[in-house]
Amino acid sequence: MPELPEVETVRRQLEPVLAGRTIARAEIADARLTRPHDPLETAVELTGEQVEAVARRGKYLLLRFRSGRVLVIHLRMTGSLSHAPTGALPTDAHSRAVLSLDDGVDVAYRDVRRFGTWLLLEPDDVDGYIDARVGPEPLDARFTARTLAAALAGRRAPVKAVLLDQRALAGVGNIYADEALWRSRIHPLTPAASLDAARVQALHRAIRRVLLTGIERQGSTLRDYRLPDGGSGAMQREFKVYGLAGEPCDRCGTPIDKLRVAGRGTWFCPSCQRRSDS
DNA sequence: AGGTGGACCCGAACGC
DNA sequence: TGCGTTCGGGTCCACC
Repeated sequence: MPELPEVETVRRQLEPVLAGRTIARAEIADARLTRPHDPLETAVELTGEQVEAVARRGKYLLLRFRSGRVLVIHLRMTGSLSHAPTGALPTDAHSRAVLSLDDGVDVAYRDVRRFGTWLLLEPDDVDGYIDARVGPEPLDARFTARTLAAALAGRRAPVKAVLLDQRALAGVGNIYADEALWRSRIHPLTPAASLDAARVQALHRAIRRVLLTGIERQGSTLRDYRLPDGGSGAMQREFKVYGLAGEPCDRCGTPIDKLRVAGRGTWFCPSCQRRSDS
């Protein structure tokens, strides 16, 4: 379930491993990963590219090459990356690709459910691709309560559905959406446009707070998800509502309730998070 | 045109 | 025990 904090944690761990390195060899074992492009062709194109930086936009991980080309990686739900000296990577039935670097390090991509994608873009295509899919970065200083208000304006959809809309704001997924709504005491089904300025303000603060805490904790690691260095994050210990149906609310003790919003499991406190529009 | 729900995957958890 | 069913989650796409 990598969302912004998880992807940012991956970025921070991979940057020192990849920056300045040249890809000596690329092996892509799963044709789904580069669909509709031929994985062999993508592997050939990657070979010889030198990494300039590892960046992130929303949940997209961007390997920027000196050539100006960019490998756009999306982990979707079960994608993960790891690194180890050549030959030291454990055999893994779910390994989908390996990049061998010129300093004897391998970077492996694993993905149990095979939803993740690798897309190699030419320099001129990068901004268009990203901007068509991803809105403002919530941790950017330019992301103000006013920016959020503009994203919510005119939207009749439940506020949670808008938070999950990557074009409204980038990087929030199911976990951080529920956590931010709990913090700001907003019911997930509240029509987005009906939130008054004070609630938008509270939601703005809550979004930034939960994302920053997530990054501090190196994201959440559920099940067997692992960070590139083999470690795990601790954000799951900070959850106030996500996955906690029946547990007492941290603020008021009322059992956390669960419903379905925008097709997603949605946890909230029925007492603290009242609908304000009805 | 904005909103909604299914498809894509596959392992885990659950039900009988 | 063993089998079948349900669930989840990000994004795209068809449909209302």
